Amino acid sequence: MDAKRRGRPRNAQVDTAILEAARDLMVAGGYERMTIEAIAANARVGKQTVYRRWPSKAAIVAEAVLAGHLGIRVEAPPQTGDAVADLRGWLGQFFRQIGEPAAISMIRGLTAAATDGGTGAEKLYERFTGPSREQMLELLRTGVDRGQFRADLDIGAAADAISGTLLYRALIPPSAEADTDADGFLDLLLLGTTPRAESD
Amino acid sequence: MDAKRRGRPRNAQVDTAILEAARDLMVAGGYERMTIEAIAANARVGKQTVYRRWPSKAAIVAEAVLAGHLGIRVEAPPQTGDAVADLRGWLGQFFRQIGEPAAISMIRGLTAAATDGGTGAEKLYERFTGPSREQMLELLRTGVDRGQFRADLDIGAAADAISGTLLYRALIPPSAEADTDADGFLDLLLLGTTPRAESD
Amino acid sequence: MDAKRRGRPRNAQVDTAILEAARDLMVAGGYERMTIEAIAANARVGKQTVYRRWPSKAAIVAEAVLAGHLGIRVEAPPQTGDAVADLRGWLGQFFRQIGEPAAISMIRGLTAAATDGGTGAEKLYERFTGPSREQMLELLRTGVDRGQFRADLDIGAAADAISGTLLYRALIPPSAEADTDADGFLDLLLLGTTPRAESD
Amino acid sequence: MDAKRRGRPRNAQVDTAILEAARDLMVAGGYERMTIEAIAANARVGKQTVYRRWPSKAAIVAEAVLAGHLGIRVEAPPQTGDAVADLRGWLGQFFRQIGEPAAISMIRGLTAAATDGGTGAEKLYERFTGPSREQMLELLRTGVDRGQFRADLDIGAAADAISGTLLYRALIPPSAEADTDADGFLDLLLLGTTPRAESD
DNA sequence: CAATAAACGAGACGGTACGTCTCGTCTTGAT
DNA sequence: ATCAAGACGAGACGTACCGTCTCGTTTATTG
Repeated sequence: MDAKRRGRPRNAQVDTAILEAARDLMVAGGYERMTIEAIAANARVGKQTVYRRWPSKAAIVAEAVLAGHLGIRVEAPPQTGDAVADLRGWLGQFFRQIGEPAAISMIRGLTAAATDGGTGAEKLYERFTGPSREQMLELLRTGVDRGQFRADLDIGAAADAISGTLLYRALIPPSAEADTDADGFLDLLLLGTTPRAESD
Repeated sequence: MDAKRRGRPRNAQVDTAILEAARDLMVAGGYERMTIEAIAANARVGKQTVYRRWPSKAAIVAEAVLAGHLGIRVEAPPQTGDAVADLRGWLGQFFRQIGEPAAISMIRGLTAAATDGGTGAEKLYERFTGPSREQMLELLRTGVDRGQFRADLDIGAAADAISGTLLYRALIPPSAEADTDADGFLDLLLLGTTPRAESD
Repeated sequence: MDAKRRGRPRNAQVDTAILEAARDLMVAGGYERMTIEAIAANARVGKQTVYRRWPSKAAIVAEAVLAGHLGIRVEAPPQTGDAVADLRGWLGQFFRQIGEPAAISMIRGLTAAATDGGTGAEKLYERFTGPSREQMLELLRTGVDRGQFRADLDIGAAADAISGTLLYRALIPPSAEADTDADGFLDLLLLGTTPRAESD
Repeated sequence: MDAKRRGRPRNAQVDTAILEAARDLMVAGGYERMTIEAIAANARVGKQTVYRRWPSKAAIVAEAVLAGHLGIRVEAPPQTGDAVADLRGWLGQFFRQIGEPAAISMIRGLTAAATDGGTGAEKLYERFTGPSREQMLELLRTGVDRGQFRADLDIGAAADAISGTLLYRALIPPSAEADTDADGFLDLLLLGTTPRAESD
């Protein structure tokens, strides 16, 4: 079966060097300004060595994020049993990261990579957004099961709203007066916009 | 004072030709693959003529959107007095447009333009996202005033959640099983995730 | 007719700069070591500007030779009426040039260009070797007409022998003990190898 | 002394495979277009295996010629005692070979190898051109000794003229109307260009 | 027989150069 | 002053080879 790989084996340190070079350039100048030429040079690696591993800039960025080289850390939600508390903790984690420039560059880069045409978007969704979404759905499902969330809650819609809001907050320029914090969004998410009988 | 402009006057048809060429290329290949060189060639226009009008690809895209050449139409919310109905109508309008490929290309292009570094992001926010947000805030404020929405509603957070969710829905690839529709999102937005006393 | 060329006209100084850069690099390192990248850099010119003018290294070398930038000067034979004297003068001129390093590099470069495959060889022959051969044939024809050369002389064969010998002398490495000088070759050419009745 | 070489011995079939691959590529695309990478691939051999045997493309070509894999066969001149007949036979042999495409490729390749800079030229001259020249000189010397050639003949010049003319005939493109045949050149060589007393 | 050692096919590696594409600017003649 | 055209310096693109360096395997000789 799986015939033994022939030829000189790849050097794993080279992968790391490339991803770290990509991270540095991404943080320094953003996705657009980052070139594969510069990545190779900074990693002290031949260009071919980069192309041998990843087919495009978008793929490198995706890998850099998933390998944790690029700032953001998506921890699985705590799963304490209290879905509301777990959600609060998770959202707080995200909002805190969104405040850091490195994480911002990363998210913008990912978004640029996802929107730069080609089939990159699907790959990125599968590897990055998809899993996050699954974790969110799981958390929401738990909440519904335990009665903390409405039984007729559209958990897909809720997951989209969470992902979308976080993305939006990361993308808008800092100059824009968008003062949403984790608590404001959590409050909206939990209670909705309409008045409640007992909340008056 | 304002001395009559001398020399050959600009040809307004040229503006149109450029924006239409940009639209075609955007729809055909996306923001990344669209080049200023190709825009000029397709519009049968010199490159200088493009640069004389807009400083960057991002600016052309923004103009194309605002001039209505690129699919999406952001009508002001109806303002019937019933904020919930207005919101439903507005969201429905957006979700319907998100189903059309041309509108998708446009939103992706705008997002790419906003994330491609430089100072383009602020400009785009000011010209495109900002005004939309203002309309949303106005609608929400009306709802609060009329008692349809909670008095302590964080309308900034709500506006962000709406913008973000719509953006997210436009960006994720069609292959992803994202089944949110306008009603699902509206339901979440109005009622929140937690159970209500009277809804039991 | 020949409609006026539109757009910015080509800058003739750029042609010169490129050819001079090519000459310098050719003399410095030979045809193989000369790269188009280096030519462009030394001429302080974009690569595209080079490619806009010539399709290949071989073409640049050919042009450099013909434009007189590359050492060798092929003067038309004197045509004094005395074909033997003219031939002696012409051969002497060549043998003298072959002694100079710059001319050697040039001839080797031309030969490399001619042998590097593609259609370059025909072009080079047409523009460089062919005209020289015509001049030689003319000189020989004159000699035959005036009775200085045999009436049944195969002037094509003689022209080939002259060109070939000169080429060979230029190509063989200096270390090789090839001591032919202009007089030795001229003597052979005029008298042949076999003894003559009156020459004893 | 010369201790028996340890380790796995070299496989002589590999040498052959490499030289044959080189020949095929040379004939197919010429010296410039032939790459060591392709030679190794066509010979189904690792690149290192090629480099273990020859230091450069020029060396491979030289070996291919000398090993007889590349078309041309330089037989020693017949030495019948009649120098003129021997010379005629030898030239005829060369001119016949020059008509064959494989021999042409070979000569062009050798010339390219000799002119491609480096120290390859001397090596090639020593191994290929030098010996041929020696054979020619021997033949000419015999002719002088037997009185068939002039006593004051510059045999070095004659050898150069012969080599040069043959080389030139091989290098010029087939399109060029070079109609020299062995007889025309032999006639020129033997009799020279000037009229003879008894030939009038 | 086991150890040693070179050769072998394969292919990764850091580089250089290729020829093409796009950028944003500049320069022409013609409106 | 604007227009279409297109040259210009710059530099990134993705590919092809260079010559070197590992790998695991094979095939001899040596101990």
